[in-house]
Amino acid sequence: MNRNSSAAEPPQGVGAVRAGRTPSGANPTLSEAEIVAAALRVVRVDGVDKLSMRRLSRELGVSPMAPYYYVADKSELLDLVATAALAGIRIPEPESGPWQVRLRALIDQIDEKLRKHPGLGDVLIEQMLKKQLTLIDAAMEILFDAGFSPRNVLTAYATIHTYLFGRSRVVNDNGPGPLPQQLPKSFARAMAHVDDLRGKYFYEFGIATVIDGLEAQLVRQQSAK
Amino acid sequence: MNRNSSAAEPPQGVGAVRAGRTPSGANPTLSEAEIVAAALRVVRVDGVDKLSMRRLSRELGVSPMAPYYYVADKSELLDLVATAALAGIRIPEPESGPWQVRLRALIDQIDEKLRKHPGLGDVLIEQMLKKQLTLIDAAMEILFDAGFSPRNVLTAYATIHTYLFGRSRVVNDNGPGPLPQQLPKSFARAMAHVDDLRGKYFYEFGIATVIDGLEAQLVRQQSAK
DNA sequence: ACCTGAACACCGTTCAAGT
DNA sequence: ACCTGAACACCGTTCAAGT
Repeated sequence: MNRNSSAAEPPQGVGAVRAGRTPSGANPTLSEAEIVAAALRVVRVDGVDKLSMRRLSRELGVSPMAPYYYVADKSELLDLVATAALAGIRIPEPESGPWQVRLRALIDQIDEKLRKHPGLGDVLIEQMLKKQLTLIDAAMEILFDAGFSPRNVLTAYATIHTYLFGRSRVVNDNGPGPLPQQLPKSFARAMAHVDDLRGKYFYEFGIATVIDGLEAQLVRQQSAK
Repeated sequence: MNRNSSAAEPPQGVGAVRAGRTPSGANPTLSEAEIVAAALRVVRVDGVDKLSMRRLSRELGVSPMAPYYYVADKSELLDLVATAALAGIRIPEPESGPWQVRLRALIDQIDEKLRKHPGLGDVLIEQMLKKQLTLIDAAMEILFDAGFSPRNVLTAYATIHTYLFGRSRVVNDNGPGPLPQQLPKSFARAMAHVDDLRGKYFYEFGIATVIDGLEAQLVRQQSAK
């Protein structure tokens, strides 16, 4: 129904160029980089849940199976997308401040990427201990510096991870919506501030809750020893 | 390939029973209750992501469109499933203790239901402010009692909600897995305790982090006024 | 080496039809 | 009133084939 995307037509008859790049801008062959770029485009515009192998192939102007030459399956594609989306995050230097500050600096950057890539949290929350090891390691190093025991470093990281990547799913697009019947009392009182959930206030509150909570666990750990 | 499920064959020729229930156990007609029960069976055994309208119809031994006579679409089915799965939660009495204790009592019950219904957190995390109003209201009332401002009641609830329903997705089934290359330093140190993530320790730590963190926000709120 | 095309086993859902 | 059957527009993926 829609027009085809503005990408070039399947570039097979442009000339007798055997391999490599064409003189013009048209792509003679795909590449992993192009595939990831196209996937990221879809994710940024329509969100991860709209990214399908078939949609990706349309975006690239190739047949549905073409991307499979470069990626084994969809889950590998999502791994590549996640890695690309999280690229450019700078790990705070150890001297840049106390652990709480360094942790926030790291979390803030991740959250920024998540905002730009709707639904990405969903991808990242599951794979957790399999991918993005460098990033996770950086967070864990901060927690070690804070004084957490190895066991609590893992658990504390999992707590952060759960909150950070789950956050994006809460109260996303769905507008106010026709709320049914008359609302329960406390619910109605609180709901006067729904708009706060979309903005920075909820973010600040939530992250502060987690970090302050972690501080409390650190104190408990030390007074238990 | 598989055998058909052990449910009765499509019960059309059992007798000339016009309507209502048959003398035997076979169902002459469907009902919302039966549909929800079948859906819950699928969820408990295989998880929410295996629950499809078609799988549900197979489970019931009817044609794929039959359930649509009782539920408008899949999202309505999921709402019914979520409500049924959360049934039986007892809201702690106001006199049963301080807010932290009452909140935990509520959260513990919800988490128990979530454990029995894999993937249900995913359903609940999105609908948040549209369904389960009574449960949400109960949580919010506790937060009001604690002394949170209306705005912070909503934000605090959202923080709990995010963590509680996101928790189930982290480190679920995927076994140890063939971890690649050699691991980064802090990561490797912490990973010696992976097994803790599946057990009660992670739950205790995480919930304590959130509640202690909320306490800290309450103090901040009061000292800011 | 790189891509296409047909096919399979799935989805959710609409719509007309059967009893 | 309650259910079926065919059909449509989607998925991910396998497998054989084309250049």
